[in-house]
Amino acid sequence: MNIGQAAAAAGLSAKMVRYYESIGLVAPAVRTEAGYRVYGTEGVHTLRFIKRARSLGFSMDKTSELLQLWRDKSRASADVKAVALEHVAELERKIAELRSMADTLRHLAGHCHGDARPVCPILEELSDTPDRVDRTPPG
Amino acid sequence: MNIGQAAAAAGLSAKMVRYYESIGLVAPAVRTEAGYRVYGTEGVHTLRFIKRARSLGFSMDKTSELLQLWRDKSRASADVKAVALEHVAELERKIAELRSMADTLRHLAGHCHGDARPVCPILEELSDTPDRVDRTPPG
DNA sequence: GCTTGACCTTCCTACGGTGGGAAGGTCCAC
DNA sequence: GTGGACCTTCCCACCGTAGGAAGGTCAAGC
Repeated sequence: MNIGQAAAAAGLSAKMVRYYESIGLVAPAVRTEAGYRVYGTEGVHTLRFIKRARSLGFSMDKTSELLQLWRDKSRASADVKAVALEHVAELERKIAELRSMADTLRHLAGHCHGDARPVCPILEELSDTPDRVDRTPPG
Repeated sequence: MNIGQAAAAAGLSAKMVRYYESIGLVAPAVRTEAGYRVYGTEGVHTLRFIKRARSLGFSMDKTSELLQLWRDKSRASADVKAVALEHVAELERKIAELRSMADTLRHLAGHCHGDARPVCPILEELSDTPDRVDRTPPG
């Protein structure tokens, strides 16, 4: 099985598979005499594992950790769980951040007329100085 | 006002300000004879605008659009609103994606004993083949 | 056998944004 | 005139992925 088929079977591109090998995420593939990488069920299985971990948002580092735990038949499930929950916490942090952005922005948009006139609270919010101490009061 | 002070006043680093100039996001700053960039209230105001837009998660491209709308005194607020709502939609899309990851992962973690034993549904989920047609059924 | 096209190989580039640091110039206070 | 804090440009790194160039290989069809 060549790299293209293996990659397709795992839902990856051949480029990604070569990259994963280059950074040591997966062991170097066996080669044919012509230099072609050869993959078996085992290799595809590993690639699929990586694909899944990446789909769940794990970084390459975390994916590598998970791979090692996966290969270690005497791992403690507590270690896997710890990696997972740490990642969940990070995801939640990012979600909260994006949530805050979206809410702020939607609030501003809600106060924008959205017509042909130039007045716009969104731009005002973006341009207003945070403290108005230095500025002459409007009234 | 030198770049360091201007950057600090806007909540940016000097590096970022130079970068923004290099990609044409802001106009090239006036220079002293010695080549130092000089910023006035106007420039700082613009940098602060950028800082705010970035904080709301706008890409450089979108930030550039917003800047142009900001400078265009005859803009239609509808255009600003459109950019904002488009971004809100993208934020919501990302949030949903992360939400889905977090939920999946937390669900899996909830079924993991998290003790010294190796059995772990998280790793099982990551390694299981999507269709089990090729595999001998377990029973 | 030879051609064609799909695949493979390595190597370089870019992207979005930010940070680090080198090597050198400038400004100001002491 | 010296020290240190600032400035300048330049290159490199990060994280993953994609694109492409230049060349080698394999299998099918004639």
